[in-house]
Amino acid sequence: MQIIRDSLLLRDKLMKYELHKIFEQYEQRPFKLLSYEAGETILREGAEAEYLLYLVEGRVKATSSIETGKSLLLRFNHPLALIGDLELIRHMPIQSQITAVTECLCIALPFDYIYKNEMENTAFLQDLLKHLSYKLQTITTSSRVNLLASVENRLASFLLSISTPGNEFGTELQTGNTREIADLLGTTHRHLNRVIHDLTEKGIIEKTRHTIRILNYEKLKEISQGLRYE
Amino acid sequence: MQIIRDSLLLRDKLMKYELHKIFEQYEQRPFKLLSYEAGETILREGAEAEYLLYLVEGRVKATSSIETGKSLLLRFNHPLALIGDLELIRHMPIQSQITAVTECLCIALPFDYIYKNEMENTAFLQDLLKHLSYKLQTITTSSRVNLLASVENRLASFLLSISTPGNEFGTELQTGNTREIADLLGTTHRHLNRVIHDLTEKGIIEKTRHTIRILNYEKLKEISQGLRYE
DNA sequence: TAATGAAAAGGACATATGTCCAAAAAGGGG
DNA sequence: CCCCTTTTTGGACATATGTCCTTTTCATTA
Repeated sequence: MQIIRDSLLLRDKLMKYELHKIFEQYEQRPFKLLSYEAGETILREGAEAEYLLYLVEGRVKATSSIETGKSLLLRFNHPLALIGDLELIRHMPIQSQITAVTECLCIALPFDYIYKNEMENTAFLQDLLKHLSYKLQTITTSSRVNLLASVENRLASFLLSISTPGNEFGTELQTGNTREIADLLGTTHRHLNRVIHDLTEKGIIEKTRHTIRILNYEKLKEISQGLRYE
Repeated sequence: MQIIRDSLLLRDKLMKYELHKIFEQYEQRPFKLLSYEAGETILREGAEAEYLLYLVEGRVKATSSIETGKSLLLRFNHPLALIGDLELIRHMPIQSQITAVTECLCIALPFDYIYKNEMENTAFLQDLLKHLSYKLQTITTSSRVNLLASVENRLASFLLSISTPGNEFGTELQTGNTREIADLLGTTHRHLNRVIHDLTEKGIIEKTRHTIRILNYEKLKEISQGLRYE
């Protein structure tokens, strides 16, 4: 994590996402601009959160661990997303581990400061409500779908989620090792292997050691059945 | 649904759940006290919500339909729960069908009124935030567990959820028909039947035509693996 | 280049769950 | 009381997924 001291960039981002409407006289607030490299942990599950983060650039994934070594994928987040909102309101340790998938930029505001100065800011509270209710709605949908979705459905959705919109077709996706994917999807590497094999046979994807290439984007979309990790 | 014109009871409930701290001079607000019979639909999925409801007595279940005739159980709610909060914030049709499980009492406040008069009430907004974040947290947990829980786990949890705390032991649970339970749990009646058969063989439950009796509460708890529908 | 260890692939078999269907049981109305 | 419908129960078999291993592939380094 690196602190970016660039008040021009900060201002830009605040404007772009209309945060200046929520925080009047934003110059007076202790905002910090933080950057994270791809793969870096932004919030560690179980730790205490200290900042509310507005994700303004990049993509993060939220995971949650179940047993030693296993971490389940909850969702991907894109700008403008709020990180740490639940912890801010519920005063509890970090519930889901947040990891940068690509290089990320966040605007941070300390919890302390918020408790002291923003809890009467109705624009801020209303904005929080919007974010929380959006999350609630999407996770309700995905919880429902999760119950009925097969590993094939989930893998398809996962691949679509990590593909870059715009050049999905034939994109090489860096996938790390298959065990990790299996954990994220809540299955075993053995079974994931079977499913990957099937999709490869059907000509929908192509797998090399560390990458997966999507060959048939439409078909994959169909298989994902509307389940989205983002 | 019946409107209860009993300002004393209304006052009682407002005090009991400390809503008078959120709504100062509560006497001046257009609160309505509504009662619903067991089994009655409180919010119909897809319709427009008009009131924010505070559940102050009884128990409700939230379900969501997937295909014609199938409705999946999302959760049970107890007082003090908020109904319609997501719809209030997101301005959308009702997302999950709410049905009274037992006789229920709700305090209702019209959306119109809220939009005009309460969106600057920080106590109200903060309370909404607490409720929403609580829901978000619990559904995140259950979404995670859902992915990994077997039908046996879910049935156990379901039975515990509908048993009345206090006299769980040997309680007869009115269960309606098995197909409905199967739908709620997201499985088939054939498989549910198998699972019920197993649990009966193990002496954990006892089933007659319309009721299920819990014989071994502890064992059932163990099987439910911490998955809770409430 | 050969040795070695990690990750991937996959065989064999078990369990969980779904599909399709038929038989049995329970109610309900004539 | 009997016929008819609905619900329950469960057989037979298929598919999805998990478990346990062994083999294969790949990368790395001695």
